[in-house]
Amino acid sequence: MRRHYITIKDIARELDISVSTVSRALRDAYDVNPKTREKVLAKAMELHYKPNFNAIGLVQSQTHHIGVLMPAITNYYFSTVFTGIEQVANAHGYNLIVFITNDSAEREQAILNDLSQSSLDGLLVSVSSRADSQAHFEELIRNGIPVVFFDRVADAVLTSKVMQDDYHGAFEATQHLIDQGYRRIAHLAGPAGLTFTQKRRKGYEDALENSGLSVQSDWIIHSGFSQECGFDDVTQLWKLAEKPDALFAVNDRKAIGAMLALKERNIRIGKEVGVIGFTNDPMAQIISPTLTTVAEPAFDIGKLSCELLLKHISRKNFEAQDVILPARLIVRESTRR
Amino acid sequence: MRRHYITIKDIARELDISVSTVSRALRDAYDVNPKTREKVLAKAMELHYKPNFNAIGLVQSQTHHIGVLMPAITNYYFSTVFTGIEQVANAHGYNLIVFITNDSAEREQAILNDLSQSSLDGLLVSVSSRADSQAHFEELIRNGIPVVFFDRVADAVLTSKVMQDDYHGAFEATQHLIDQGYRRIAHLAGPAGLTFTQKRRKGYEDALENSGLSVQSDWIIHSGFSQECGFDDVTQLWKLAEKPDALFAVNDRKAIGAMLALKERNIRIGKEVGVIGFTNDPMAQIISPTLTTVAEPAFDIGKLSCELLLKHISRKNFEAQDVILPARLIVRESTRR
DNA sequence: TTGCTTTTCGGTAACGTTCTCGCTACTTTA
DNA sequence: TAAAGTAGCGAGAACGTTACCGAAAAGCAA
Repeated sequence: MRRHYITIKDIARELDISVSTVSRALRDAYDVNPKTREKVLAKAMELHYKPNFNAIGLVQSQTHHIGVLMPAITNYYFSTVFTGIEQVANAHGYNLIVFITNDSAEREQAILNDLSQSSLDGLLVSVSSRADSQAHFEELIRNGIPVVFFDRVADAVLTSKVMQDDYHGAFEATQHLIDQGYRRIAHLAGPAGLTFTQKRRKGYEDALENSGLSVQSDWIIHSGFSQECGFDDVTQLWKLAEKPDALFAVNDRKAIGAMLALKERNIRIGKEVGVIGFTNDPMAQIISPTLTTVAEPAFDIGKLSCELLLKHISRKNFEAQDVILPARLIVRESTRR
Repeated sequence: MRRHYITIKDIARELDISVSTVSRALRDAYDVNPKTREKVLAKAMELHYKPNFNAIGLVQSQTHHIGVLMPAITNYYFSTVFTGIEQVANAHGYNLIVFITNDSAEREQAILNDLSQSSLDGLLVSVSSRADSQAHFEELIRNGIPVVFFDRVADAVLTSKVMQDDYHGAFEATQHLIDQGYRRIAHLAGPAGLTFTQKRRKGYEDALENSGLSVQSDWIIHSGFSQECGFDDVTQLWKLAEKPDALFAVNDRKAIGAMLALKERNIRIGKEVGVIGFTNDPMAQIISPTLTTVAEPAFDIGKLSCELLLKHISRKNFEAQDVILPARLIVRESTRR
């Protein structure tokens, strides 16, 4: 198990200088002779020296590791956010440690519990649907590990949060349906506990009321995010006496599930029933008819979250701030009459 | 920057015993009194003690970190493989550090170059299209960091590799097209340098020859993996005097791009031109007509790769082995006449 | 030359663990 | 009862690096 690597001691011995000098030369401190530094650098290259991050981390009590805790990575949104995170983390010399909760509350708690404060400089989080891990996050922050939330935020925790404009996105989506002449608009909502499902629902309800349309509770169904959920929601809605003539889904996968259910009933999407999603998953352009949606700036959310986290890491007492990025309506065939 | 955490010294002092005993109690070594251990465990819980992985890693020269190096994570295949990896890594107490190359040779080299042997116990790799990083991998292995390849393997490096049965999958796909009566079968191949594009091409060619059909070089186009590439390939093919009546694409995204191009030309997919992909991306079931494809066992590839790597890590001199998982033909509408 | 500042370097303690060795006190064996 | 074994614990070194402090060497002004 034990391996021996090249250390700064080896370099020091070969050059007949002290480890202190080698150490300083390597991270070019001011008080080292340029010539000495050259020699050290050359020797380090020659011996294929690589720093030992455990030792550095131990003495500096920092690791250059950032944790990323998310419900999943197998979907467009999260994988794109992650790519954004990766880009800035990498540019700043930070490594990413990924934790996937599979949207399980137990899993999230377990991960947070095992999390040693010594292994992470900061944490980026999108919470799972049900877990209340607030205490865990607060303990981390208290111990000096900054936490930044993205997308699925824990409202009560006092720290920075990055999200898209869920309320206005939902408002615009609903308004668009109204503008297209749809009047009986249902909402396929997400899990009730999540902040953004509440915001999107509020945007939907406000848009309806703003146009003098009433909010009907049996046209609002809360369920999961999957395609199957969307399918099932339509099945449920179509048992109603008065059926909707438009659907606003909390995300694209669900909208697509709904479309498949409508297709099965030979309902002409767009003409008879309008459908609109949220995310702008590439699938939205693949399905036929193409899906109108509200585009989320996933990549930028990742970038910004990571940048904010890095600020929290470098400057302690960096003030927590909420960032809300605009969401953009993209009109396609599924809402064209 | 400096933070103070609870250490085993704190526990030792409070309990008035030595750090050695606390250390042994915590990782339940055999030579510690059960009563002492209980006291230590209770105190550790009370003080919210969390081990310092830098210190442990330093003394044991291992980190419990596994690196995952991939071209991308924003697609079905890689994100699913990753989920498989995550599952077994987590079950064994290993953390995952993710590196995304964006299929850039420079990026891959840079990452490999920065990679300190001290920060990783092992590495899981899917190489980028063009980079020849063979020397880097061999240096890692020589330094005692096991490497396991998945999907996009570096043939020349002597270590374990996990992949799907590209050859037979491609053979079966092509055979299926032939069975359906298509005769002028083109192949939208991947980047030429990759092992699996060569295998899939070989499977395609052998199936043709096996049925007495000739291989036409202008019906084989090598390009990237994106949807746009598939679209462009069709554009190029349809300039030919003799146009194909079926397309075998190296992956689903490319097949979908091709379908879009065919749709633009009002060509009836299936009836006039058959299309088959590779992967079984969820999109294949969303697009219309639904896409026939060869399903890759992405999740299992992730699981197995990680399990193999763990074996390499724990038992040194564990013999390298190649694992080839079966690929499965899934017939849908795009090849139905 | 003397005295002072600046540059450059070395010695040593720390960081939080594990590991190896050895010691004590108790138990077993003959 | 003596010898031998065993259970339980502690002391101290080690892992590779940085941080801190002080000292030597070099430069400079008078």
